[in-house]
Amino acid sequence: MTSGSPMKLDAVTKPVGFACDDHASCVVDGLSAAEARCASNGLRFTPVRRKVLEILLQEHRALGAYVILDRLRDEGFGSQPPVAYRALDFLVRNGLAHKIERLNAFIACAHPGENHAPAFMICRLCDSVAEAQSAPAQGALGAAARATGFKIERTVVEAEGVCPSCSDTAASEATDSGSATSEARG
Amino acid sequence: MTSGSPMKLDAVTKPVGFACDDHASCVVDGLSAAEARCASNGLRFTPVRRKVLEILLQEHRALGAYVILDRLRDEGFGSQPPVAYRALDFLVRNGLAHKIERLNAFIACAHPGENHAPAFMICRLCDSVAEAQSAPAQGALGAAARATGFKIERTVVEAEGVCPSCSDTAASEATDSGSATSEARG
DNA sequence: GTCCTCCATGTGATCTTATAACGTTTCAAA
DNA sequence: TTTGAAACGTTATAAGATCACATGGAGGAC
Ligand SMILES: [Zn+2]
Ligand SMILES: [Zn+2]
Ligand SMILES: [Zn+2]
Ligand SMILES: [Zn+2]
Repeated sequence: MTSGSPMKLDAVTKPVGFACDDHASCVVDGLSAAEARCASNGLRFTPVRRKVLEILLQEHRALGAYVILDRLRDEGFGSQPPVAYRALDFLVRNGLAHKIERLNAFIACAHPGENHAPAFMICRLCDSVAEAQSAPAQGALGAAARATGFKIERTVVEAEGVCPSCSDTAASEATDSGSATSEARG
Repeated sequence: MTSGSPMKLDAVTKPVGFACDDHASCVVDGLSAAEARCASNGLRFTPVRRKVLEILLQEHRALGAYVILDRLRDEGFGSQPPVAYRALDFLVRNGLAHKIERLNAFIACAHPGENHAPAFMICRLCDSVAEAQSAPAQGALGAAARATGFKIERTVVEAEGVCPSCSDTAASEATDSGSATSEARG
């Protein structure tokens, strides 16, 4: 519905971010999905908002508000913080982007249109971020909430660790025993 | 160990924070547990660090670094941000406190000594915070991580919602049909 | 004991992240 | 066309966090 082509089902469940077969279409699809979504909900998908989402979609990692602001300035938009923050607020409110609390940064939603409880995997080496689904209310946290009478409305789930690509790099560096263990860290 | 009495087992699993039978002992116990823990690990539990933990234990909610700093100043400690941040860093590194990413604030650990993956329930009305245990790697997130080859090292799990006490208040307000629905929101 | 080193503390300055406040513009409904 | 709500742009400022450097005390080497 969000676009002409039916979204592949596993795009919904598969964590997205560490691998991307077709990045160009990933941006285009994301933008048109957002456009459709806004149209059908009576939301104004203005140029700034569109540009911010485009900027986010072009990366597979979270961007700080001020990085986004820099790019907005380069594109001729306003150059003061509220410009970026307001657009980001719109995107987050409407499920088109997420804030990564751990990084104080923002990322395009990888499952737009779905009503989802996002979870993120953040690589501490390359800063890439992948979005997965979570169901925290069904585990230990949910049990604790029920036990105490706490009403969960929203959850932040962020895992920090090492992504497969960095993991491979580390492994192959270890194999180059002694060669460049420290300098390749940059 | 932390005191003469063996720590009750359910203190480990029970979420702590929304109710507290004996707050005074809660502070004292927390401090002596920390003291013992530092002693046995060769860590220096200095006056600033002790005071910061005491400040945190006195609250059942998360405090921002600058609030803590204000109190430190009142107590005659240094008054510049690094004083608070360094003490907080020590406490967090050693499992005596946690940072609540959602609030950019800090809270005393409710399960010190245990090797745990904390999860938090944050009341958006009264800002109280309860700590529970989580096992995010065992749910959907863990499955996603295994599927993609992501190595989880640490998790942030924070649920935002309404605590039982605020929930009761809201309910009883609703019963006062029409009286003060909007002003009590404060 | 003395010296020396490490670690913690205190301070000023600076940087990053986020919001308040206010006037102007845009847009769509009436 | 009028009009009111929402969005935009800008200035200023708040809130959160770190850098850099000097001082001071607890231990270990001697
Ligand atoms: Zn999402
Ligand atoms: Zn990586
Ligand atoms: Zn804890
Ligand atoms: Zn509450």
